[in-house]
Amino acid sequence: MGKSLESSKGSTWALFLTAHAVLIEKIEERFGAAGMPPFGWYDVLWGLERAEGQRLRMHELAEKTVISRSNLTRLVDRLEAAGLVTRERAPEDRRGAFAVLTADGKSMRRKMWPVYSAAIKEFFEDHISEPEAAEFAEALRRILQSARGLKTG
Amino acid sequence: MGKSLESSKGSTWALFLTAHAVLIEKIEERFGAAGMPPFGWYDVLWGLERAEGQRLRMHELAEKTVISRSNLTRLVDRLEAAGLVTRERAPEDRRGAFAVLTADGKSMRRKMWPVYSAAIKEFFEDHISEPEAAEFAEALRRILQSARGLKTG
DNA sequence: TGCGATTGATTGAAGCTGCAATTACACTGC
DNA sequence: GCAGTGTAATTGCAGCTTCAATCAATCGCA
Repeated sequence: MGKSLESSKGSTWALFLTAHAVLIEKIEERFGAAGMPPFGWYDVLWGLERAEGQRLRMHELAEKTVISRSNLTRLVDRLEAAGLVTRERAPEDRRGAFAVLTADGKSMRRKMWPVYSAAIKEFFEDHISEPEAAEFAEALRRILQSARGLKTG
Repeated sequence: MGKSLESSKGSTWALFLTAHAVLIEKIEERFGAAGMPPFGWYDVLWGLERAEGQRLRMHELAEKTVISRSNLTRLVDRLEAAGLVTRERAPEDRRGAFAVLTADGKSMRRKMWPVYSAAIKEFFEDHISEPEAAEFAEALRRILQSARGLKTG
């Protein structure tokens, strides 16, 4: 990263970045090869599916998926055009909008999951032991907690 | 990620993705606040600075930085326009081009490093112990090695 | 009650990215 | 020595992302 290599931490960060880039590339490749939408769609669909009533306010969904608001607006436009999501005006705050998962959205998420999970397993989970994964998760949780306020993803 | 939570590995992957997104966001924020170019510029400048003769063929640079070729072409256009990099035709293969770091490019990289390293330290390194980092790095190396052929970043 | 500040979401415009096609050159076998 | 195939880099284009500005509604408070 910089000039000094005081510790292994610097190279850990570099590896973290590179690994992320390469893995995302691989996963997108798999989705593409299966004729499926890109990774970001999965993320949004899954975020909604986990939520109470399969719906979230735009800003909640944006935070959960770590996508900027304006970007999410248009991503939801695309999902809506594909029939995977609908929008509903919030009754309690009429500025607000909910993104709501449709049946088609749910079924798309289900179709994507095997492709996705196979890639995660093959490229990530198969190369890390169970205790390593747990320790790793703990560290990432601390990192996240410090960078924002909680929210484990 | 999916429905089942067989192990902690699934949530590790989710945390990995979220942490990456949040940290990149934070780092870009710092660069922006300091009136500096985005993170991708640093990556390219540093890649060149480490290289023999501060120069790399476009495809080598693309692989090192995990940026697609066509994307790199235009990123180098921008860097060139900013005077941080120049292009040189390769004498031994006249299809090829080198991206070469300029003195201004080197000095820009140097100016960016304190901002960058402070952010890495604050958001990443301060939350992970030395042995954890080493173990983490080892796992990431294995992951990378499986996804491509070697290349540690 | 009513004005100013704030928040939720969207949009216009500009910049960035990726895919597929293109250009230019190099290698291989004949 | 040249036709066919492969590789390096770039480009056209369409789609995606971001920033700043906007619009609408709510909140704070005198």
